[in-house]
Amino acid sequence: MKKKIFDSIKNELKREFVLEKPKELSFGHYATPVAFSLAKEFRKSPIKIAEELAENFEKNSMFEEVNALKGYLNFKLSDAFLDEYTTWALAHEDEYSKDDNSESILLEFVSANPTGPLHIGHARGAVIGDTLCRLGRHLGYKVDSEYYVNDAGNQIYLLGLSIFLAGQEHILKQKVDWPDEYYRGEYIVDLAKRASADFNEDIFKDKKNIEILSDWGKDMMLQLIGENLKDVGIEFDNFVSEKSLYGKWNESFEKLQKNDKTYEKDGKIWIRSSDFGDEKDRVVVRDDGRATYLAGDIIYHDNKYQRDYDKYINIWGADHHGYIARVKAAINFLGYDEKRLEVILAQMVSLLKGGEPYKMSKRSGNFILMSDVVDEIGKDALRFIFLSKKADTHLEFDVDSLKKQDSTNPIFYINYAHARVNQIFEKSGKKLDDIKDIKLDNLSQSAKNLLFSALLLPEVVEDTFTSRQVQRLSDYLVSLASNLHKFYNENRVVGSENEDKYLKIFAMVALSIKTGLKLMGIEAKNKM
RNA sequence: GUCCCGGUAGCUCAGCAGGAUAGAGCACUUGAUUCCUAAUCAAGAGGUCAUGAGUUCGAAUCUCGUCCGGGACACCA
Repeated sequence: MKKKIFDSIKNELKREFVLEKPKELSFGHYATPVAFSLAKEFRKSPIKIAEELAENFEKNSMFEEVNALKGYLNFKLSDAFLDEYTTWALAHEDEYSKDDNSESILLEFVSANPTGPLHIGHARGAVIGDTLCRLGRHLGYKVDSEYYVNDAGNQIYLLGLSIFLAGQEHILKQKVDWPDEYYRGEYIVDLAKRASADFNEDIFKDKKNIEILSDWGKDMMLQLIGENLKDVGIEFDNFVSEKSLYGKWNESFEKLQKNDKTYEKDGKIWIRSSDFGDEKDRVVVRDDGRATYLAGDIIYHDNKYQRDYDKYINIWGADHHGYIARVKAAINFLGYDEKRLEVILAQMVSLLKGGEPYKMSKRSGNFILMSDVVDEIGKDALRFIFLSKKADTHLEFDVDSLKKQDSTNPIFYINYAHARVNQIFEKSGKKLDDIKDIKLDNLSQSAKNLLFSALLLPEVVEDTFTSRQVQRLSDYLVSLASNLHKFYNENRVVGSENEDKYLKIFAMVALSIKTGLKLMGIEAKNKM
């Protein structure tokens, strides 16, 4: 809708301008401050310029009114235009708010170590990533979602060791000297029990079996993580194993070497990341020949760029921010355009329960499981809370307050609006087909405002995705629901002379809510 | 010490490619059910937009400094 309007105005003004929302809807549906920027050029007051522009603006059927106010040029859309668009949308539910972008995007997110279940911090990146994926696809982008599995390195050994020791303690009933670093938490004991059943308890007798337990434990954890994700409606297109890429190290290394971006010192191989914005050079191969984590990421990004997407988006935890510079440096050194990689950092999540702060630490086993929170407040509320705040602010919320299934829970409020529309249709005994071709004319101001707010979904979706600001969609849905509730309270629908018109507007509101929620991974409810 | 994110109503947060009178939800006060679900709505109260300066027609928004909070600064992943 906005695009059409933009083009139409541009056609008339014949110059660049900014199209925005007026402060108040009563001014108009859209507005432009273009007169302010013209003031200098024409050496006239913006107020005068706006008046002249408004006067000379050639009307078409799209606009009911074009007026000037305090230097702004305001546009009011006509009933006929809104009606035409609504009729089309209701008849083409599947196409509504879609777009035809064609860029390909590789979206990597979660990528949590397969050494334990997902905790609440992972959930934020997971939900945001999944939603961007849904939004992108809706807008026509070719989005592939990917999970990078860190299945090599010390943490996998530690997982095996932890299971091994837990087996000695809980199955073999031996006294165990726990090292400084190991994975705590009940799930390790559960894994030991499971291992004792899958293999047998002898596996805990020989240290040589730690490696077997590492590999087995990693697979079990991946499976568990997959279930955790599925429980909040997330499925990945690809899982890429760090270990499986190690064979390609020589290939990536040769590229770096050819560009003279590595060197040897103290028996180690370093990458010249300080040449490209990093604080200092980094070790990629240790003196004992083992690759570092960064080496793994270099191979992985080489692999990503070989697959040739137009854009790469990584969603990382905020604790990875120092890592961006070195990965971008490596990408550049490999001969690729590092600007095609965009990193979104998801800030910390602090969880409260009854006002008491929780502290999370994966190592200690003292973290809050995502699945526990899902059990408490449900997947929809969890998704909504993460989607209602922008990614780069620290988020604090109290589990207890989200447990409530009442008006303090915004997802409830939105669903109620959707259910309300459904309810009214039932009461009226009419179906969508009965009213979708009704002509919307002579609408009251409030009816027109409601319809207009419902029709904003496409531009909100577009804006939400391109800005990667997921909270814009949820904010919009709350305000749309609010508009519906308000209208409902002020106007009788069933049995009124405007029944059919109002039903059509309500159907449009419901369609926008349903579509918006779906993009957030939430199913709209028809009954509360 | 360096880097990243933040500081807006009592609380949780929007707004920030400069623009019209700074918003929402929660909490608080008051009111609205003979009538489509009151799981809702309306009204009220609540602000030196951390702070100082700069940029200009115009700053919560951009620039610089200061203060406060959180995080990161591995040959761990």
